[in-house]
Amino acid sequence: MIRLLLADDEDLLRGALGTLLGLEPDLRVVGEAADGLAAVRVALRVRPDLAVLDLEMPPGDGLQAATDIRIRLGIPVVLVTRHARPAVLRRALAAGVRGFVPKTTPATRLAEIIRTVHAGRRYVDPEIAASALTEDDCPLTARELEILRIARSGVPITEIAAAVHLAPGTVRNYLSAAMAKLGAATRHAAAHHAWEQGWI
Amino acid sequence: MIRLLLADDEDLLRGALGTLLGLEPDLRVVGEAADGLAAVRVALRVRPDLAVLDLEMPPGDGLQAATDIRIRLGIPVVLVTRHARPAVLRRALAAGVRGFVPKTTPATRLAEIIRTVHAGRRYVDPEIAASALTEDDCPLTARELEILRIARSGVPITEIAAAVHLAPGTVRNYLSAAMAKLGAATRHAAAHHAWEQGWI
DNA sequence: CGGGGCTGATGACAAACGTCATGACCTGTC
DNA sequence: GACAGGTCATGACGTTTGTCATCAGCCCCG
Repeated sequence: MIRLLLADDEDLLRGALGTLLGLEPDLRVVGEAADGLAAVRVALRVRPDLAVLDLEMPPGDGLQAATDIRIRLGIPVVLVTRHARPAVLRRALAAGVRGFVPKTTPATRLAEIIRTVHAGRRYVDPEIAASALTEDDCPLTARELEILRIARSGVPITEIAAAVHLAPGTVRNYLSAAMAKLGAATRHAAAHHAWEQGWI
Repeated sequence: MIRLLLADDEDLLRGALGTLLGLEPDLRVVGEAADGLAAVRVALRVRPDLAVLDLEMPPGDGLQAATDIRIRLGIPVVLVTRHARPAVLRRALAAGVRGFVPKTTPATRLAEIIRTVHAGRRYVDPEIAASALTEDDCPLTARELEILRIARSGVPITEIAAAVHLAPGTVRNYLSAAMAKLGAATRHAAAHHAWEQGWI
């Protein structure tokens, strides 16, 4: 019997998935959570054998929750995500995640994947894995990404500068570099592109 | 027996929901689709009694599919959405949708909601409905919204102008008006805000 | 130890952007 | 029929932004 923790901010999916997995004779959902922080809290209380986490569940992202759960409980984590890009997969694997599943995966396959991961093996969506091997890696530096992340909300450069404690001119330079690397005409287009690639 | 069409681009949710609803004695899922166009096609073939559609399923949005299905089959439609904002609800109701359910609804409630709608009544998430009555309506004109929609991807004004066949100066005027109405410092911030409100 | 890359900053310059005033036309409404 | 409001355009203006050159400190790797 594999005891599961299920975390997703969409009650609809979490509930339906809970029912579906509960129908399997060897699976049992012993805990649920609607955000990353709650997931860690519940995990510490119910001590599941495996955690299935959504990547996007504000407040507190799933990746942080996955890291916390892995370190504090030492159990395998399966990440489920809508925004399945190679860069996201890389970050997930770096965080020690054992399973990576896009939400376009047939529901019937999830149980097998959980068993696979529980048996000590890994599971990575083959489609994403293939992309990760061929697609370009992120050419941006940490600073450039940080500034792009802030630029994404559309605030002017002076505000970005204030947020990261830099001179406005410096911010413009980083943005200019990022735009050049991404071939974007404006910093907003660059931020948009970086987000679509999963880099920020 | 209520015969259902289920459409959602996330196979995980669609599959799990299908199983869950199939457990109800009076419900049966007779068709599934992963995007708006397919939903209409399948609906015409299987002739369900009711359609449950996700709002966001590229390509082809769920609202268009809902309108098509309502007009061509005359059956009630329940819209399910992650991005549940008052403006979205208004558009959905205007399209003749009979049920409006955010994805944060407990999965166990969906079956009742389907029965309610099938019985000829309406169901609107009370939380969103309350917001729709109190929150400000969109102050932007159709043109402003159209231009903001394009501006969202971060392209320069000249490109926006080309896309809508307008002079660049005119585009700037609309953007300026939109920014003033929304209290945004840049057109990107305005576009961001408008999107968060569900206006575009 | 010297190059190369990231970080942080400055100044100058051209282009893009946001603001404002102004005018034209069309469509509803009082 | 006057009036208000949306659409479309132009020109002028000052500001913001993107580009480029240049410099300094830092760290890592060969």
